[in-house]
Amino acid sequence: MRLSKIHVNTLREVPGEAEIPSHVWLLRAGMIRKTVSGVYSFMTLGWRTVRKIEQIVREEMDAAGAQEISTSPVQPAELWHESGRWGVYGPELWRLKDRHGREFALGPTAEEVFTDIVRGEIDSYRQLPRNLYQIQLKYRDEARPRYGLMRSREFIMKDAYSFDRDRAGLDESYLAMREAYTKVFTRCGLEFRPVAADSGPIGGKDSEEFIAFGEYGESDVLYCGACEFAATSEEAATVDAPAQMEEAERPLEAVSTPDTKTIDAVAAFLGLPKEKTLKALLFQIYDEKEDGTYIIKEYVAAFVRGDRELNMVKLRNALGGVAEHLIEFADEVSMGEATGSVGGFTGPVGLHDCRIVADSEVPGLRNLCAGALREDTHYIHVNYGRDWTADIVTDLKLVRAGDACPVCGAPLNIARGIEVGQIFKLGTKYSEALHAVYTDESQQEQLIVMGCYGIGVTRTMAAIVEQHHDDDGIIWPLAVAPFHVIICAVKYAVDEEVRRVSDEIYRELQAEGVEVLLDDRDERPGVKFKDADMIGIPLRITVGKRAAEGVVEYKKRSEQEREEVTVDEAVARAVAAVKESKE
RNA sequence: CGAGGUGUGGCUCAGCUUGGUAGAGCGCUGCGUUCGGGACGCAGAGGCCGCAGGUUCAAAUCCUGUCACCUCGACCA
Repeated sequence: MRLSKIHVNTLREVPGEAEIPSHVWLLRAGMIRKTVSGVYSFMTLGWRTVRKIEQIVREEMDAAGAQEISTSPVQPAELWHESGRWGVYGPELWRLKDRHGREFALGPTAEEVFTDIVRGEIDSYRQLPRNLYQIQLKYRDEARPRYGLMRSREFIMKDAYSFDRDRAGLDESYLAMREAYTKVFTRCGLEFRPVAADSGPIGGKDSEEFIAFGEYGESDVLYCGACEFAATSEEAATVDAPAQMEEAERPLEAVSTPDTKTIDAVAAFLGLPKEKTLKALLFQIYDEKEDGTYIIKEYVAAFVRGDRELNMVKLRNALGGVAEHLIEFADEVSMGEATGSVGGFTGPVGLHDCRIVADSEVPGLRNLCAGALREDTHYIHVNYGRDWTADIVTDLKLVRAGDACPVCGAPLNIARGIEVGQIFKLGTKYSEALHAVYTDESQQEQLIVMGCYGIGVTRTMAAIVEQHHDDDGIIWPLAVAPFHVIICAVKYAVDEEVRRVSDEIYRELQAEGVEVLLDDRDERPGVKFKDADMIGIPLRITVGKRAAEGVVEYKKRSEQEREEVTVDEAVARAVAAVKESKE
C-alpha cells in the first residue's frame, strides 16, 4: 500500500495518558486511539497487526484440532445464574438490561455459552472429544483500566473450550493446548514462560498462565533457577521455615507497648526480630442477599509470621473459596465488639466469635509476640497449642524471592510479567451445573469433562511492543508486523529516478507476496525515517541519491547497519527474510 | 471504592494566585526556498476555556454542583 493513502497519523509528542512503552508507542505510531477509558479503536496499521496475531492463533488452534465458531458477547443472565457465577463474579461482570428489564452480561469469558451449546448438540461419546474456540471482543468492567491495551475494559480474546469423555481425555486436550500456546507465543516473538497459577473465578483445578516477561507486567512470577518450577506469587506454595521446637516454652506474659500498632513498631520497641512476632489480619466476609445487598456473615482473623505478607488468594481458598468481592478488611470497631479484637493490638489469645486461620509456619514457632487485645499491650512468649489454636492451619503466606523452591529447595527468583494466556482443567464444574452430558457405550449418562483456554490477543500485542521497542519506536517481529517492508522513497514527489526505482521494487515485492508499504509522501527524508522507525516496519529499503545507478539502501529495523545494495539484491533479501519468518 | 490531580484549537501545554478583547510550540491550508534522520520564510484557518448553576458591571480565572480523564492505593482471566 502507499503510505500517502493509508489512514495513519503519527504523533510527535507523547500523549499525556500514556505511561508505559507499549501504550506510548502504539498511540504515537497511530495504531490505536482511545475511545473512552479502557476502550480502544484500532487504526489501519494496528488492526493489521491484530489480525496477524489472530491468524497465528487460528493456525495453531486449527492445527491442534480445535474448530472456530462465533458466539455473541451478549450473554443472558440466566446462563450465569445456572452456573452460579452471576453472584460470584462481582462488579467486573459488565451487566446490562434490555428494554424489558431482562438482564444480560457482556461476556468476560464464555464457559456458560459454550457449555450451553454443547449440551444441546452433543449426546453421544461418538461426538467426543471436541474443542471449540472463538476470537471475539470480551468485556471486563475493570475498576481501573490502565496501561493502554494491557488492562482494558474491552479486549480481544481467543477462548477455547475442550469437551472430553473423561479425565484422561482432558489431560490430552490440555497438553495439546499447552503445546499450541507455546507455538503461538513463540511465533509472536515473545519471551515467555508457562507458570502454575491460581484458577480464580473460572473454577477448576489445574491451571497455568503464560507469562510474557516485562517490566510493566502485573504478575509476579517465582521461578527456580535449579529446577523447572515456576508459579505466580499467588499460586506458589511456600516451604515453611524450620520449626523451633527445641526452644523451651516460656510463660505467657503481658507487656506494656505504648503506641506500637505495627509489627515494625512493636519489634523495635521490644528489640525483637520481626520473625518473633505474629501478624494479625482481620477480615469480614459477606453474604450476598437476593436483593443484591450484603450482610456480614462472619469475621476472620488470619495470622502469619510478623515478617510475612498474607496471600489473599490462599486465604480465600482456605476459607472454602470466598469470592473476591465478598471479603474485605474488617471494620475495627464492629469487629472489636464482636470478637474482642483491638486495632493494632490484636492477637490470637482470647479472640472469640471469629474464624482463626493460621499460616502453616506458625504452629512451629515458639515464644512469639502478639497483640493482647488491650490498648498498648502485647503478649510475649505466645505459643501455639498451649495459648491458642486455629480453626484452619494452612499455607497462607506470599512467596517471596529467596524462599525455598517447593520442589527442590533452591532459592526462588522473582520476575515481573504480563499474563498473555491461561489454560485450565475445568473438570465437570460447568457440565454439572448446566447438565452437559453424553451417553457412553454402555448406555450410561456421563458428565462431559471440560477444559478452557484463553489468549489475550490485544494484550499479546501490547506485550510484543513491551519486548520489542527502542527509543525510536516499535520493532515488530516480521510475523506480526503490519507490513514486512517499507520503501523510504526520498524525494519521491520530485525525482523521477527515485520514483521509477521505488515503484519497481514495490511491484516486485508485491509480486513475491511481500507486504510492502511505499512511502510516497511529499515529505522530507527525516520525517520518513522517523515514521518508519516509529511504526516499526522490520525491513526498510531506502531509495535515494543513487537510485539512478540502481543502488538502494537495505536496513533492518532491529539493527543499526545499513548496506548499499543493488535493487535486485534488496528485493531478494526482503523476499528471503519474509519467507524465513513464515517457516 | 479511598486519596490526590487535571479538563483551554487535532497534539503538548501556558494563562487562573491578583476577574477586564484567549495565547505559544507542534500539526493543518496556501505560496516560495529546501530535501539522507522530525527544515525555513511569508500568509492563513481553527477554541462557547468539560458541562450546569451562582457571585460580579464584567468569569478561562472566584464559589457550588456535576461529568470525564489521569496518578497512587485497593482490586483484577
